Amino acid sequence: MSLASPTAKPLHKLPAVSTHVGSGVPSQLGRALQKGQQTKLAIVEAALGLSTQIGLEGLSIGVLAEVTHMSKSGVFAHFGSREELQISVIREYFHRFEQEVFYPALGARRGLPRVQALFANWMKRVAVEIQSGCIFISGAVEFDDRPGPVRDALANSVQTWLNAMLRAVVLAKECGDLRVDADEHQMAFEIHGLILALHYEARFLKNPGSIERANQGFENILVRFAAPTFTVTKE
Amino acid sequence: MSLASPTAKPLHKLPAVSTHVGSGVPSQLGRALQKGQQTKLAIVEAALGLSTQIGLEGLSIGVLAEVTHMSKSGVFAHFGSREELQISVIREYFHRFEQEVFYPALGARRGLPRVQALFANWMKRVAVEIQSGCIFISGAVEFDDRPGPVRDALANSVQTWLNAMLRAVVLAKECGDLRVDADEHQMAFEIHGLILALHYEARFLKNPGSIERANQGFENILVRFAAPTFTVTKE
DNA sequence: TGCAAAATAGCACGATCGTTCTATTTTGTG
DNA sequence: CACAAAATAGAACGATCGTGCTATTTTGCA
Repeated sequence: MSLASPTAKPLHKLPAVSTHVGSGVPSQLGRALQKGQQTKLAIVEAALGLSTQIGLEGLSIGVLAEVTHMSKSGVFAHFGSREELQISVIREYFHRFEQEVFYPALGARRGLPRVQALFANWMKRVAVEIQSGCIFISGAVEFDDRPGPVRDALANSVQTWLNAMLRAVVLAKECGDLRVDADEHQMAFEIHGLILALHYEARFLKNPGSIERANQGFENILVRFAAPTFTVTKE
Repeated sequence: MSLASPTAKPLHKLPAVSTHVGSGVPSQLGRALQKGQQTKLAIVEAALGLSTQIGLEGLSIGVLAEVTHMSKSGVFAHFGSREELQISVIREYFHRFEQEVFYPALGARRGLPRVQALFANWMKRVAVEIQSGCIFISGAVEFDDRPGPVRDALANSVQTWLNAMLRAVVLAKECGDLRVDADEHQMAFEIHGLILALHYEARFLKNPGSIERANQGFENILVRFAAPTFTVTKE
C-alpha cells in the first residue's frame, strides 16, 4: 500500500522510489552504470538540505556545486534544468515524508488510533522541521501563483498526503470511532491548521510552547469529533 | 487606542502612520516638500502590490521602476537600500491590516463579540488575499531563518497583531464569556491555525470550501471555549 | 523670476544566476 | 588492456540584481 492509493486520488506521477534516479533509461544493455546515479543521489541529498533551509527558489546550482565539491556544469548535467532539479528534490522529500510519517502509522488499527498515529508522526517531523524547514510549507508560498511543473509536483505531493490523512479520518468514521454527524473534511482541515500554526509560531516567531498547544489542539479536536463510545487515550 | 498597545507588548518601532514617509526629516524650515513623499507613497503602493504577489524577496527595484515608470536610481534614492524598501512595505501592510481588521472590531463590546468581530474581519481580509497573497504568511517563510532588520520588522508586526487578538481573548475571559478553565493562548493558537489552513488550502491547493471550513472551525472553537452562559450567535 | 535644494535620470560596476558548448577525465566492459 | 560511453570540468554567454556616482531636471520658496 502506498500513500498514493487509488482509492483516494488517481495515482500521480510520483512513484514511491527513493529518487527518480532509477527511472533513467539504462544503456542498451540491461545494466545501468552506477557511478552517475550515486553522485546524483548525493546531489539531491545536498539540494534537499539546502531547499529546506532557504526554499526551493533559493536553491542555486552554484552553491550546490560548492557544497558537493563539483563544477556547476557537472551538477547541471544530471538534471538538464533547474526545474528538474527542484522536482527531484520534491520527490525525495515526499519519499522521506512517506517513510517517516505515513508507513509507520499503518501499524495502528484503522480508525482513530491510526489518525492519532499519523498526527503523532507528523508532529514528530514538524518538530524537527522547526529547525530545518519544511518544503511543503515554504514551497506552497513560493509557488502559490507560479504555474509550471514544479508547482504541479509540489501540489500533487501535498495533496496526496492530505488525502491520505483524510482517508484515515474517513475510515475512522466508517469504524464508528467518530460521531455520526462528524464532517471528515472539517476534521482534516482543522488538523492541518494545527500543524501550520505550529510551524509558523515556532519557526518564525520562535514562540515557545507551540508544540504543546498543537498537541492540546489535537486532543480538543478528538473530543469534539470522536464518538461518545470512543475513549480518548493519549496515543 | 492602537493595535500596538502598551498593555500587551512594548510599543515597537512601527508607528501607526500611513507610511514612514512622514518621518523623514523636513528641511531646515518647518515645511517638508511634498512631491518626494507623494511619489514615495506611490512607489510603496506599487511595491506592496508586487510583494503580496511574489513576496518581499521577489520584490526587485528594476521591475518596481518599470511599474512606476521611473528609473531604477530614482526609485532607489527614496529608500537608500532594498531592505529599507521592504521595511516600508511591511509598515504599510501593517497599517492597512490595522485599519481593516483591528479598528473596525473595536465597535463590538469587549468579550467574545469583539473576538468574533476580529475573526470576521480577519477572514474577510484573507478571503481577498487568497487571490492577492499575504505578506505576513509569505514573509514568515522567506525570513524564518534570515536575521536582520526586515525579519525584525515583520516579526514585530505579526506578533503585535497576534497579541492584539490574544488580548481580546483575555478580555473575553475577564468578562466571563469564556469557561473558567479556558486557556487564552490555546484559543488564539487554534484560531491562527484556521487562518493559516484557509490560506494554504485555498491559495495554494485551490481547494474550494476552505472559507466555510475556517468559519465552521471558529464556531467549533467558540463552542469549546465559551462559557455555558454565553450563547453563540452568528456574528 | 531666480536660485538652492530636492528629485530623478543615466550609466556603469561587480556579482550571481541558469544555461550552453566544448574539452577532459573517469567509468564499465569487450 | 583498449575503447566507447558516461561523467565531469572549464569557460563563456546574456540577463538581472542591488548599488554608487555623476548629470540633469524639477520643485518650492525668497
